[in-house]
Amino acid sequence: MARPREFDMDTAVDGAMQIFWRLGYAATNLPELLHAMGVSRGSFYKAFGDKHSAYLAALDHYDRTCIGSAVKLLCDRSIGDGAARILRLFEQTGCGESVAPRGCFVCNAMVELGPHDPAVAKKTAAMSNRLQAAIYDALGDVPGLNPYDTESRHRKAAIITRLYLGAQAMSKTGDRNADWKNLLGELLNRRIA
Amino acid sequence: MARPREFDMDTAVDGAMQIFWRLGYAATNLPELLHAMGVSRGSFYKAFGDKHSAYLAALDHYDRTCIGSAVKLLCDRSIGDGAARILRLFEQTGCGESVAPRGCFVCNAMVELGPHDPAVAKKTAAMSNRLQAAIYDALGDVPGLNPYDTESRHRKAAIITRLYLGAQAMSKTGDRNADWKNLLGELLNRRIA
DNA sequence: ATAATTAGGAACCAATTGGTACAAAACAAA
DNA sequence: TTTGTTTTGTACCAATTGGTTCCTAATTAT
Repeated sequence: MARPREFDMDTAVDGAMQIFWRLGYAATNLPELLHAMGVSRGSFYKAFGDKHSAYLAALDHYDRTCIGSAVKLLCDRSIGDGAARILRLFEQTGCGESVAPRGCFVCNAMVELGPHDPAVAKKTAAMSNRLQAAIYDALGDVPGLNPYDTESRHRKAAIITRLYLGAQAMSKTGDRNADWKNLLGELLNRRIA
Repeated sequence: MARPREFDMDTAVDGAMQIFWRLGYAATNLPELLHAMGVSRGSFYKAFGDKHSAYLAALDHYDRTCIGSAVKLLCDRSIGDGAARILRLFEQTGCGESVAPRGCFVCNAMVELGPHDPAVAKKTAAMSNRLQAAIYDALGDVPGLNPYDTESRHRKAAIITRLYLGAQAMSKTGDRNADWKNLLGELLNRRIA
């Protein structure tokens, strides 16, 4: 009963995520954002309301896609034990050898907007908690590590989550730490995989 | 033989550091920056050149002051052994109970500008390296930890540095992890202090 | 067909952006 | 006091900012 939208909603949100991820919120201006989303000005304001709402939608999209696959990876027993899965997470996204380091959108968002934007703070905190919970679960499946010492598991999960975010931050200056096998081995006090 | 400047250079740079630290580079506009520095427009452009140069000066100031005292703390044997000193670092700056979390300026800068600004990337990388080196040194003074296993020390220092930066990032969403004694104890595999 | 409803896109907007120009002012050396 | 040099503050600037208006286009229901 009305004109259908010509752009694909998911593609647009994904484009928004890409550019916000790469440039940050403040440094992304409207023309660039619209180009990345493949949407014209009118459609954008009709569909999203304003720049800030588009940013929140991009964060949700990141949660669904990137955080989602990270959690799935950490749960995938076909990869190996919990330590192998955590190692895989770091090797894949924890600042590998990619030429253009995007880092982690969650890290970017919490650092840039966390203290000034309650909505962003809430979403990013939820995402890092989700990641930490998945790491905690994976730690329950590490041979030689007592899965019933939940205190220790929680502490290790907290450490690894912060290690991950810190590595993401440092990757933005060109830091490449490919030695995750030994680093995580040091942390878990055992050889991995 | 000329008119002396009326503002204090160090105070101005410190003011610039404060506002950039709190708001970030892009989100700090010139009027706010000038107010924080206590300098008028004309004086600002004469003394600093432009906004970006002022940001670099603020980063250098952070290196001299905050990073400097962190390094000094890590070297201060009157505090206790290396583990106690590292613990102190986290308790003091690793997102304590302060109401308004500023996080770490190095973390902010590398995340916001690292990939797009070589000068910022270089300075922030240098500062995180400086911190990591001081942590490495402190690890040489932890009873029960073999100081001659330099490989392990380097790995532990790398982990702790990233743990630190990750905690700084998460502090911006309100995350308060006051349990550093147990977390670092878990990491170093021994009771601390 | 036509009415109703929504998307699209360009023109437009006030406000703000970082940065410049320049003249008045404040000092030191002569 | 005069001269030379630098600082200061204001007025000004073009460009850009995020956002709105409004007319046209495209579709469905009747």
